[in-house]
Amino acid sequence: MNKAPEPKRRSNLRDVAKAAGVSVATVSRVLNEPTVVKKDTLEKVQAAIAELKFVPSAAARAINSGRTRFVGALIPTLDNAIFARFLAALERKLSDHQLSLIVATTEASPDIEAEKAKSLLDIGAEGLIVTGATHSPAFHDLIERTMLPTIITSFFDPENPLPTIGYDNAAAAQLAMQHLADLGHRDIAVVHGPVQDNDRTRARLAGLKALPFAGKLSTFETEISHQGGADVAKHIGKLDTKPDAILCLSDVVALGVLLGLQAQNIAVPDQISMVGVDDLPTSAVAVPPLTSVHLPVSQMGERAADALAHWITTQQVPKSEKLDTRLVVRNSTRRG
Amino acid sequence: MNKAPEPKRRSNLRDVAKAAGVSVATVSRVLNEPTVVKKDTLEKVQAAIAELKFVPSAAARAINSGRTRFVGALIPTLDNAIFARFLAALERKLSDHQLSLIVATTEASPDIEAEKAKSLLDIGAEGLIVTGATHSPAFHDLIERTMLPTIITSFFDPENPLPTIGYDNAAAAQLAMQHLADLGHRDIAVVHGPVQDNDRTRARLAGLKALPFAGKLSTFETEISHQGGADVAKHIGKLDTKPDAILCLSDVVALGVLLGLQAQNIAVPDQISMVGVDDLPTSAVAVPPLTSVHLPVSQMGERAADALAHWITTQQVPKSEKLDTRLVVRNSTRRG
DNA sequence: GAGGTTGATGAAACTAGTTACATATGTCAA
DNA sequence: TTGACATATGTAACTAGTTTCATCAACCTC
Repeated sequence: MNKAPEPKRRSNLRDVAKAAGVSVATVSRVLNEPTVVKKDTLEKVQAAIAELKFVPSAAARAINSGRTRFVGALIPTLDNAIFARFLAALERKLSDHQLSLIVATTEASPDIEAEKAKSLLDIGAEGLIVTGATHSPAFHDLIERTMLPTIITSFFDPENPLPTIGYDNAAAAQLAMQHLADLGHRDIAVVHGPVQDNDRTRARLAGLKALPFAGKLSTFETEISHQGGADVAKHIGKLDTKPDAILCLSDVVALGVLLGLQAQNIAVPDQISMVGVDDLPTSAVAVPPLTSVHLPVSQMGERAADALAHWITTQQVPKSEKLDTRLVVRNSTRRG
Repeated sequence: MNKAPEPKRRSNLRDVAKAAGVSVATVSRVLNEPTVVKKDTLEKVQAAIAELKFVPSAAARAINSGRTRFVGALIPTLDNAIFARFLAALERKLSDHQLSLIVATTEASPDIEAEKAKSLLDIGAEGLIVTGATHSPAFHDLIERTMLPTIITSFFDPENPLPTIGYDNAAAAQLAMQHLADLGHRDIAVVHGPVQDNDRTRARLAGLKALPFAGKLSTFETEISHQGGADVAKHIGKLDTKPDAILCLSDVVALGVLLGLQAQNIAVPDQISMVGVDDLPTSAVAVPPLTSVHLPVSQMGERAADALAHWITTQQVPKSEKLDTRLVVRNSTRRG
């Protein structure tokens, strides 16, 4: 009637086996293929498991199967709804493949990215989802050494040694630009996030510059946040000759610009037309509703999840996938 | 000169030991306490490690140390910036404790939460951060059986068997309400997210009802999104007698309401005063800038990370912590 | 030169599971 | 009654690391 002298240690398979009067193999069978165990043995073992509050060790499982059942996603920030939407879809689809997702934010720094990738690997990630194709040498080295299944998203490039699942950023930006040009706008301001270490933004800007356009094109770099957009709007509002259209390479920035213009009583689209890129749900609610280029981030999350899961289970490198973007015209633009 | 016949298998400690002509113990030492190894042995082993592209198995490590070095966070959604901000702080601070974070979203469903908690445990999470104090029986059962360190956030309740690190939701809502009452508003509409399975919202509503208030109080439940807020605004705009103030229990909803009112040319604060709860950065950029009750979510993330890390390492259950909220007055309210 | 201490390394046990193989029953047909 | 086979279970090897303890050489001291 004296209680157990060791109140701390977690019980293991051997403890359960002893308590149930069976071998460890039988306990393992109860856990993994209960159908092959005789009914009363099964019950005996299950009773012992309950009694000892036995919870199998994930690590010991993993060491045998070689599988940890989780992958990592490296994204610049959680503070932009576009990534939240991507992650939601990614996580949902991964769980169909019995994979969990570790989210690590890189603050858009390649060094932090490499560091976090390392620590994801250290704790046993079976694969990685990363944003964009530009990474630090340390990162590439790590991926190459470990041959870790790694998929690049938000960026399509069939030439990349790693599979890319994303859209054509240059084309997406061009879609927005062409719309403004078609409406007759000839003085366009482009507002974008940091170019440093961001190949998506760079690709979008390059796309714009590659487009034949007979007019004035000015660019403004700012932080990707509503505040960042509002700051640029304030600056633009003070300009002697204001642009007749503003193209924002991110909807978050566009919303900020919109609010910033509104605070100065500059009417959109009457005085200035506006287009964004991302097509966040909020853009449809903005006043006026924001015309934007839709990026299929939910679909991207799903395709990336499937591709990564497939890669992990079959060891076959998946193909790159190009997802379509399209312009969603609302009421923030008008003929200029 | 013939290349290795087995191109697949990952090399392990024994392979490295053999290649370097040392024992496995020495290789292990090179990995964990390189200072005790003689210099040329060290170099020999490191060369072998590089040669074989050896990456230690996380699972094998974990099985010995009993540590997986990651914890899980269960949050309702990534689609609300308030959680993104919390997670950013949580992740940052956890990494100071050498802990990684797995984010799992529950879609505000206790069943999904219990399921995800189970799978986090299955893959070896050392601790859990959850949102709110209300959970499914399956969840409580799991936590109790495994004695997994689990911290409740966004909710302060010193009586809870699990430690809570959060704020007083009732008081936060009262802060907003009192502000409106002090300004002389007597017809207040309260807009809030789903009450079902959300004890934070329920606590806030209960706080409002507990406040002595001589006036009319109506409530509107909607989805927590800009769209959800805009929907309610449209409804309110059609009312014959409109409220003279709107209190939103979440800033995301408040922003949506603000946009929705603006779309109907209802002026804030001239026709209707508005207050929110959360104090998101965007609220300061809104037009007009939104008065809101600040919730210290970044601080909450940090305190939760510290508490959980401490719990895991010392096995001592941390104390609950109450964090302060405060009203941030901007320009969306005026004397009614 | 014997004894003590330190430094470097190895052998083997240990972590907690899974699994290949062996063994012991039981059932059934020839 | 015996061989064939299925069913249920146990033994022991295996996964990939860490860690304890033992060994051995080198150096210092008396």
